[in-house]
Amino acid sequence: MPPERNRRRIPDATVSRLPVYLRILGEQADEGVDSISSERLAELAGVNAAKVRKDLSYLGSYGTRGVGYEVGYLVYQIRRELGLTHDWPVVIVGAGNLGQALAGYGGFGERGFPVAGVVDVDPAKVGTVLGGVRVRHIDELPQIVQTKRVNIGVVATPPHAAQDAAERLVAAGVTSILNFAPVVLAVPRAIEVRKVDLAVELQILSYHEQRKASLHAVPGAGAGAVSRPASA
Amino acid sequence: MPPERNRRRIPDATVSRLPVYLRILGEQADEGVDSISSERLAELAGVNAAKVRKDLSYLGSYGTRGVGYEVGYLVYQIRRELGLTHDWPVVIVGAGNLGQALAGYGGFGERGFPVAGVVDVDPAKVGTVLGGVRVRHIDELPQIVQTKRVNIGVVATPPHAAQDAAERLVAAGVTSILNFAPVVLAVPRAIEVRKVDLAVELQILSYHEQRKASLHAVPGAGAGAVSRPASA
DNA sequence: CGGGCTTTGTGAACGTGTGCACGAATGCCT
DNA sequence: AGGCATTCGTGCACACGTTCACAAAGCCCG
Ligand SMILES: NC(=O)c1ccc[n+]([C@@H]2O[C@H](COP(=O)([O-])OP(=O)(O)OC[C@H]3O[C@@H](n4cnc5c(N)ncnc54)[C@H](O)[C@@H]3O)[C@@H](O)[C@H]2O)c1
Ligand SMILES: NC(=O)c1ccc[n+]([C@@H]2O[C@H](COP(=O)([O-])OP(=O)(O)OC[C@H]3O[C@@H](n4cnc5c(N)ncnc54)[C@H](O)[C@@H]3O)[C@@H](O)[C@H]2O)c1
Repeated sequence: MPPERNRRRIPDATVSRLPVYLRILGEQADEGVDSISSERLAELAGVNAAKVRKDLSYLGSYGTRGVGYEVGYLVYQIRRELGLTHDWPVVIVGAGNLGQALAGYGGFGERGFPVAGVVDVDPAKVGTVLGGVRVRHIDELPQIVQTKRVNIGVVATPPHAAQDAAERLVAAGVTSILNFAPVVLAVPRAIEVRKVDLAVELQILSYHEQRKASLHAVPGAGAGAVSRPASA
Repeated sequence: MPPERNRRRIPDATVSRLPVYLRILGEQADEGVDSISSERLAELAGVNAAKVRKDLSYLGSYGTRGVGYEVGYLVYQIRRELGLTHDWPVVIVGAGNLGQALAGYGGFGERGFPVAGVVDVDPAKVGTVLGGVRVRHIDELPQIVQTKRVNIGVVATPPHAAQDAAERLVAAGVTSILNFAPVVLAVPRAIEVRKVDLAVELQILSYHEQRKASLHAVPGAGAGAVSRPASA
């Protein structure tokens, strides 16, 4: 019997890939595949095979040499490690454009993240129904979080309200936040925050586009262009 | 004239932080701040001050020792490096739940990414108007990309259609893709792809929640059944 | 039953990213 | 003018992540 239980801490980079493997393995299982090699999984996930093996090795030695991994068992182990053995209800703060799209999207419930509630400050929004859930006033947040045992909150408010939304979530007892507002949230150290910022993604793409463009550009054209800070 | 013009390659990690600095600097400028230290910028961005300085040093030596950075000038330099000196029109494929939210969101146009078009296969969607843009049939994609000089495409179709959408985008001449479908896209090497997968984000949060829960759990409980994480 | 083929699991090398610590440059004050 | 306080820019060490390469472990077949 190994002395180490779950002392193993899984590297962040690996944690962020496990969901991808999980989805692929689920698809393979649906197609009747019950054994898969690291090579094949790597191909489907768009990564290096050695990386797949190393990632999976953090879960334990669940492969069979010369054969590969048993799909069903691997799915089980990854789900277990990611804490997906039970549902994690989420609460969405902000029933605007984005909040509505999220609430109306069935994909989360399917994957174990049912929408336990949607809240908003706008009285015009309160009472409307999104994806089968009635929008409630934000003052009811603590009650929703407590009764539905919510650990994960989603911030989908305008930027200026995001910090407030986060603080309310934390006060209500939420310990993980997914933030869609383009703002850096200040929260207690114990709270896990992940940010999804579409503008940032587009700007990163812009960087690469600009880079490609400047390779084709005239190599001589240079520093003459700008010297003074013009106002933006 | 310096022999190396833009030889400097900026590390990926830095590129992904520059947009954050840029937004903060813009806000500071709006508040009338015209000089900022790495310390302060770091605080606002939620990162280490040395990291800020190192990041900015890739752009050149634009700070003044003992003083800090001139906000307006820094904004200009970052915009320049990210290729934000002109607009990058984007085309959205898929006018569903998410595509509508994206098209209706004014934030992109403001930040230099105007929606040049939205396309869909569904005849029922074609002709409707989203955020001031009429939805067009996907067959018109090449024409839109060419006439509007679109380099960046957004995939907002269901998963099973995402690869097709990506291929059409590439065929039409797009060279960067922002993918919202939970699928690994296969594209030519030269095409830049960034993925936004909300389910992955939630699963990462789930991992951390599960981890917190298992710390409070009985330390002796071994490899038996899955211990049930009670409420927090 | 042994040899050969396949594929895992992992040590080691390499590359990338982070953060400290400190010299260097600059502005301000006396 | 000189000294002092501040803040940048960066060398360096360390941590983290990726990839290669290969022995070990298993299966299959003759
Ligand atoms: N819509 C998009 O496609 C999109 C894309 C990228 C980023 N975002 C970001 O997502 C966030 C939401 O975008 P949106 O388009 O849904 O905005 P929105 O204005 O449509 O909706 C925001 C909602 O939040 C509510 N709200 C305001 N203050 C609140 C508070 N203190 N507590 C609770 N609710 C509050 C408003 O009443 C409104 O219903 C914004 O930060 C935006 O920058 C949106
Ligand atoms: N809605 C959300 O909040 C949300 C959240 C996370 C992820 N996603 C992902 O974003 C994607 C879109 O989600 P959605 O909720 O908007 O789905 P949706 O079903 O509402 O919309 C998809 C749209 O794509 C169109 N379409 C289908 N095949 C197409 C093709 N080959 N070419 C062009 N258009 C095509 C459909 O006609 C439809 O209008 C999905 O992959 C989903 O998993 C959505």
